[in-house]
Amino acid sequence: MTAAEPVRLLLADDEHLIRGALAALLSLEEDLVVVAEAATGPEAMAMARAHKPDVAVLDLQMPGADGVKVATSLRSELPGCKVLIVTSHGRPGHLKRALQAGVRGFVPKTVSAQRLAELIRTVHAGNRYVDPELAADAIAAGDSPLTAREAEVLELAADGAPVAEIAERAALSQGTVRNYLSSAASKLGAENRHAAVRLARERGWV
Amino acid sequence: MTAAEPVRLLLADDEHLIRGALAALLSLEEDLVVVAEAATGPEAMAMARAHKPDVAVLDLQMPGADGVKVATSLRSELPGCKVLIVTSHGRPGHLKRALQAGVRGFVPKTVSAQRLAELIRTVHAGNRYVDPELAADAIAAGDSPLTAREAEVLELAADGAPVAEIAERAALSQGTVRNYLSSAASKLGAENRHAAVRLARERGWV
DNA sequence: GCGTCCGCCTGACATTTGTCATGCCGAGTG
DNA sequence: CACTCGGCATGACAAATGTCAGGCGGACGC
Repeated sequence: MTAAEPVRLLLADDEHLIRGALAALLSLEEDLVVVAEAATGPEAMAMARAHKPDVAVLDLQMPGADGVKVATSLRSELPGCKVLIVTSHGRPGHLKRALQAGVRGFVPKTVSAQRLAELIRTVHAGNRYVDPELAADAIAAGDSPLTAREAEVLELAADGAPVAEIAERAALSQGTVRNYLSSAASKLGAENRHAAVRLARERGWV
Repeated sequence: MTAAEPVRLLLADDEHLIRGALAALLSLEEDLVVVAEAATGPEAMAMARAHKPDVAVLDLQMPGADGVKVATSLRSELPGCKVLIVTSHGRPGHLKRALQAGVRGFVPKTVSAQRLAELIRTVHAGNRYVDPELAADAIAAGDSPLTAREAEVLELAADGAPVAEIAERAALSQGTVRNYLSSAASKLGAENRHAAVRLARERGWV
């Protein structure tokens, strides 16, 4: 790699313990330098604008805006900045959305710091990397079989709201709402809409 | 503190990235030494038995057995070993169960490594420490208002199973099950049982 | 010992939810 | 163009759920 110019990193994770530890470990690598840290989505955006890092290492779940949203914004504002997403609970759907947002790497937090450093170099060099296990899950789960309305209604039903409320919020008749929930449930192989919500959540389809 | 004898630590966390980083950072402290690492609950138990650490730093959520379960076992097998729990998503109920299991410290992963090192010394010295914010949440949430049966039935209802199935598994009539779910929901201020499940989960009561 | 309270349990009734048959409309195909 | 297919939408009917009044029994205060 370019020995003279170190890779400038942005680290974003709401867990100070991890962020700090990571910053310390990655700084041990000769060719990596952490130029900014952030604990929330918006903060990460601000830091990226201010420091223009080469690679942004983002946690998937952060207060304010999640990693994918930040990646989407970065994509348009700083096209040169590669994004590497690190996550604890990788759901298949997240991976897909992340890749669509232009993310270059996607790995679980179970990797070692050593490996992470290598992957940072990989994405910086313009290559992509996706954890094989997460990729396998994503392929197994496949695309969401839900139509736009089905997904929308299912999402509104996610917190256990009654049909009447969903119908009002979606500007639909109650019968229609029941129908979408029903078809979504059968597509997902669920007994009822609540189990359907759970399954869709697991696969990252909502 | 005892300058001559360093505090021997066990680190358990399923996220290799964090565990490794943490081990590196804590090892920088003169008076701390990491003698064992584990990625799962059972592994943590085995490591504890083999190395008999002074303090065990446990993640709350691990495959196999969670931090509280490990703490309970440690309590009886190695009474001298102090337990410090570190967690990303601290639910009120977890804190209570942890303290009942004899845990000496309970902190979120948002603390810095520096602070964690101090807290390790604190619990090693025989003192307790609970993150003030988590403590406040726990006090605000209070004790579970649910009776034993209500909690049991609510748990069976957690994955969206129909009443008939719950009734069979709990060996109750359907009417009774409906009643428990209903009273649980009203106690929690929920519209229906699904919202009740969600709330109970958030508060750590199931 | 008696009344009272609370948890546990049940069935009957009203409400909510799931299922089905049906119609409308736009996209793709022969 | 006519046909078919799939997504969107609706209301009627059946099934599941939530609500209610009430019975049983143990624990507590007096």
